[in-house]
Amino acid sequence: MAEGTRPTPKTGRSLLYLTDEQLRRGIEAMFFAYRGFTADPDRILEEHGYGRAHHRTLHFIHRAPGTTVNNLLSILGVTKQSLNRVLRTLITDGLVESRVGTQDKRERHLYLTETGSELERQLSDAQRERMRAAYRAAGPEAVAGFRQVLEAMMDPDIRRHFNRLSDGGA
Amino acid sequence: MAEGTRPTPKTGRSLLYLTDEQLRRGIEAMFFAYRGFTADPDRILEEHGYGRAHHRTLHFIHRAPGTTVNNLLSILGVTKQSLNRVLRTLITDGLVESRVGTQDKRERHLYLTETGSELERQLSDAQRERMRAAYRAAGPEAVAGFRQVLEAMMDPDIRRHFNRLSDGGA
DNA sequence: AATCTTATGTCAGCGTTGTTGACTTTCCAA
DNA sequence: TTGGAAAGTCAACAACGCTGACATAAGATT
Repeated sequence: MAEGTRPTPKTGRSLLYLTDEQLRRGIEAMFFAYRGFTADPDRILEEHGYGRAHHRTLHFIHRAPGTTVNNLLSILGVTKQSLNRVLRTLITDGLVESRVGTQDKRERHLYLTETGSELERQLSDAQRERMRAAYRAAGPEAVAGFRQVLEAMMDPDIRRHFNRLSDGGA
Repeated sequence: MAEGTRPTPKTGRSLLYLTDEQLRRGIEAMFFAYRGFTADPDRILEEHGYGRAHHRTLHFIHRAPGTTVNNLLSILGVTKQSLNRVLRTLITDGLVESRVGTQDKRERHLYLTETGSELERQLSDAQRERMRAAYRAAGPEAVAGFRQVLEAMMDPDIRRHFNRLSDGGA
């Protein structure tokens, strides 16, 4: 893992796409693309005095209405204190509603209000538009490859989450 | 841009990959994959008391030794105050060397020291390993698509940066 | 020579968002 | 009834963005 520069691979089949140089390009592409990916929502969030954490929270509550705080925690991968701060402002501002669980009254089930749905839609419209343009420019086969590489890059636990979410929403 | 749910496209050719649902999956994939993408370097950085900003700085100085502060600023897209804070700690800790320009003495040219190169290598080895595994799992064609979509997702200015960097390092 | 501009560095202060630690309340379940 | 899980809160801190203000050096222009 630290043997320095890797020359042209010795394998028969072309493994050019696995050279350090190609990998470095992929890394930089990921870095720059993520900036574009978040740029549009960031602008909208700024107008409302919110940050990316608020966006993520709205997104996943929209995705799974009625989800519990604990569930949200494991998806977002942050501490409850961190999530709670964001969640509190969203509840105070009337974008998210927290309902005590009927079966387990310790749990809080989270829902977007009208206002919350409105902002979520604004944010996801902007982000989807960027994604749509990229998808259209690259074409369906590129998109399939894009998805495959991204999925392979996730941590296994997260990949399970991801696939569970994808199945649920299909 | 706010017309609600988008049903099956009416076009003859399959544009299934452009449905809101597919786009949402792409968005979530991007989010989760970026977490994986940064996870390994983050662990290493933590041991040294550094953060992602330090990683990015080391990366781009490694990429373009002798680069100026201003150039770095435009690549990283942060303010000089923000970069300066990071750069100062790296210089103080002996990972980066700052040399006054020979032609234009206002400029500072930045270089990695031995120690700086060592950490940079550690970080990029870890990140490349993750990227390599993902590339290998997905295959060359998927990788090509991955790169195409990422590039299309960047802001145009950034894309120019990216292509300039890629050309220089080829 | 005087002035404008550019490149850089620095200080102070602030905001978002992550962290740990400690503590409380509620309430299911053994 | 007691243990522990779920949720919430308070305090403190760190990383890393930001703005504004100011200083210095030096190239560029008038």
